Amino acid sequence: MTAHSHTDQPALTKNQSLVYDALTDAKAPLSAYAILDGLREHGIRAPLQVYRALDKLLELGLVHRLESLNSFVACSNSECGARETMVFAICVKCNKVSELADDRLEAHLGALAAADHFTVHAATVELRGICGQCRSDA
Amino acid sequence: MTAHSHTDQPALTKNQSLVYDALTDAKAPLSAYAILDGLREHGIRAPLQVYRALDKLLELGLVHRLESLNSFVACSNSECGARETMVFAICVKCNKVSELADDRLEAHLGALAAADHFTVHAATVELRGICGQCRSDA
DNA sequence: ATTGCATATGTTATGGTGTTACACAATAAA
DNA sequence: TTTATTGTGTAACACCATAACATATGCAAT
Ligand SMILES: [Zn+2]
Ligand SMILES: [Zn+2]
Ligand SMILES: [Zn+2]
Ligand SMILES: [Zn+2]
Repeated sequence: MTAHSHTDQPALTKNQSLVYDALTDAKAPLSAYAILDGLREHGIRAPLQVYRALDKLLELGLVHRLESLNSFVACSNSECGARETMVFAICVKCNKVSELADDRLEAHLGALAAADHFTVHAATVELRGICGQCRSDA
Repeated sequence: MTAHSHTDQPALTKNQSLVYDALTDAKAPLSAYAILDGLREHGIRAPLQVYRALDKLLELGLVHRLESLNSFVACSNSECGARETMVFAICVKCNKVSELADDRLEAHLGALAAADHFTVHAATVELRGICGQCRSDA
């Protein structure tokens, strides 16, 4: 598996920028169709225009897909490029997502899998719970 | 979050048994629609019949949903009832899934989240890679 | 037995998510 | 200019999941 660096990215195309900006402006994960709806006034009319932009942004490591939500977020952790496995903490109350890094998690999961003779290529780790802000408010 | 025991389950209904048996017989995760197709000869005709059975089986802890595949597997680990977080190792070559338990993983993820003032209620951990059998075959 | 309640079922229609196929445009080598 | 690569636009389709409504079944408590 290859870790990607966020430096020296090629300039994004128009559609890619529109989608990326939509995600960076959002305070919560967006589905592809939510992105589509938000960009209709900017000329985006079909799902494929969004999905193609997302594919590229995912490949560049600029956005991530949250499997448990069928949604996407902009990368928000500078350590992300140096790691293979990031953890997403999803608040069920306000829908905010924190992208967390952990030095030992990858080794931990790799060792667990190795005990079953399994070689890990990629990991999805998504936590559901309550964020600090929402816990304070409660 | 509540851990469930697999003992003393209520008897499954007809549809629940059909769906559960389909999953236990399968060698790989099944989508709801794949289950539906396999059960048409047994009188299952609509997606809801499958989804309702799956909801109950999920609640009983007899099956699990794999978020990254939009698919379902029968529980295959006896330690599952005693834990909140299980790990699914999905072979990208043969599609087999191993359900792994780890005593320390839950604490590990909890601590990582706590550093961000996040309280974990549930975790999704899905690994993609190559199983031992497929590695031997290669 | 009758009533009442909770759970399960059957069916239709609808909505949300993601891809295939094909045509065309822009960009960058060669 | 020719060629190859990448990006774009559109329509149609396939897959995943739920809403709404009607009916049936099992199991109390009277
Ligand atoms: Zn990231
Ligand atoms: Zn929150
Ligand atoms: Zn299990
Ligand atoms: Zn395999």
